[in-house]
Amino acid sequence: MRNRENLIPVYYRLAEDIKKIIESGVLKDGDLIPTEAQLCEQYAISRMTVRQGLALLAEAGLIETVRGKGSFVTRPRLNQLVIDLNHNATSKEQIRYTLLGVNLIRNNGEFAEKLGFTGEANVITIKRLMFKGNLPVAIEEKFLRYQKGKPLLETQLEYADFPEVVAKHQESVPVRNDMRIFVAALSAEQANLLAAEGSQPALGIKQLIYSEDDKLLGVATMICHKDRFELKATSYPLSGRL
Amino acid sequence: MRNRENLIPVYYRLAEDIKKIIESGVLKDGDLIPTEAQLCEQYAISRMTVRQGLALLAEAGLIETVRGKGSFVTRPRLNQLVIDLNHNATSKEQIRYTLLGVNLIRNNGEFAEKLGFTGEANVITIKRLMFKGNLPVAIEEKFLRYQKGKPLLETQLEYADFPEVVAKHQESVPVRNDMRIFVAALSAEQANLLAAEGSQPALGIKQLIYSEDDKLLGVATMICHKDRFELKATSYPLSGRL
DNA sequence: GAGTGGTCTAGACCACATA
DNA sequence: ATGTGGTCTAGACCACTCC
Repeated sequence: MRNRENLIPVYYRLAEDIKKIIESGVLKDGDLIPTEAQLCEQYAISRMTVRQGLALLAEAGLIETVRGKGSFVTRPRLNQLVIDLNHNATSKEQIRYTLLGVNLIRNNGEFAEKLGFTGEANVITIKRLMFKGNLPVAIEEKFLRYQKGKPLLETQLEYADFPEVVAKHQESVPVRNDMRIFVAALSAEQANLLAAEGSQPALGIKQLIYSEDDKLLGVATMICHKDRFELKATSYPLSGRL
Repeated sequence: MRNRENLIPVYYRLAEDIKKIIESGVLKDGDLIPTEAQLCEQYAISRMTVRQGLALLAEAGLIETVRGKGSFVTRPRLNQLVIDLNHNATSKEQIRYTLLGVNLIRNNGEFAEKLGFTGEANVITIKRLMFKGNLPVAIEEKFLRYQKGKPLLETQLEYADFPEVVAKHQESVPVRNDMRIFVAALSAEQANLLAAEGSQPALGIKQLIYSEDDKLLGVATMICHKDRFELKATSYPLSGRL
């Protein structure tokens, strides 16, 4: 049953066929698609191959399969949106950074505690300014536990994204990133750095990086010029493979 | 080879085992995990079962498989964060809405054009106020093409999320939701509705809903009180099944 | 040529839902 | 009791990578 003239796998064709039927509106939210046995017959393929196709559709959020009942059409989860920080940072215009400072805050339990680092007194801070072209657009501040014998390389400071920096400097493996997005006021110093009026607000982004055992590994904050930066999110990436 | 005493499938156990090895740091970013043949032997299971387990890990972003080479450990994509609008709206405190108005803007091409609705002159607008407890937190405005014979039910206006409202009122199936997040200024009217000072900024969220053929189906904007609303996103949901 | 993952088969038994 | 999806087998051939 393997395709010859066309190189795409059978299970992929099946998934695309059903996807088109759903997106054309013939099958609506809640409808049952043909059973696996029926699809085996229709396409003259074995059941595992059918299931591979349905798995694609389920992953894309187009169907939901229920044991003993069948596979139901579901509206794609458009209320789940993905923010891709890499893409947000590298769109269109040239991005560059200037390093404002790297510090090791030693034996300051209060400082560490305030950030959320429990049982740790030594914290590395990294501060840099992000530019689009020649305009300053955001102030980044990063905080991570100081780990002896794991030096931070300058290239990591300049270019790497934050989870990568954390991964490189920690023994623990970062597995979760929680983000808050909010409106922030600019301090005089921040306004100066961003070449903005002191009275204007900014977009604030705070990231918390955790390990599997929920230990806080790193904190990152971005204060973004309100007219030069905006976050984009989209529902699309999830079904990108179909 | 099916498990007896414990009910969880073999492929799932395999995936969990490898996940633990990765998260413990024994296998690092870029390392090869055992080949499928080796895993077949180790677990004394068939290859399709091994592949089902590896598929779980790949979906969670913990490994990447390359044909002819093997499966490599990858750091989880912590730079891809998911905003769950349903969850953001239904966390902790009681959320309720008051409907401020529903209008049908007829034969106003300029109005439709400005929103991005091409070739359409009739637009439905829905405006409502969101409360947490007794505090107004956000003003929602929604715009969608008017479709004859597809009435909007009041229950839909009050409770449903926007993509659902669009799906119910349109022939076309909504398949993509693009979102922008930004800092907005409050108009006098908006400040009044939110019981806020007129000079203060707000968090703005704009959603654009598209069909498969990239036709704009709906637009939603939220203007959120800066101290009473914040967006949360997390990297975790993707690997939630493991 | 040897080793790897990608696709596919033709069965089997099981758990669950429905009537 | 029947029909559904969930798990699993023991093979097979293919495409690709690397030596």
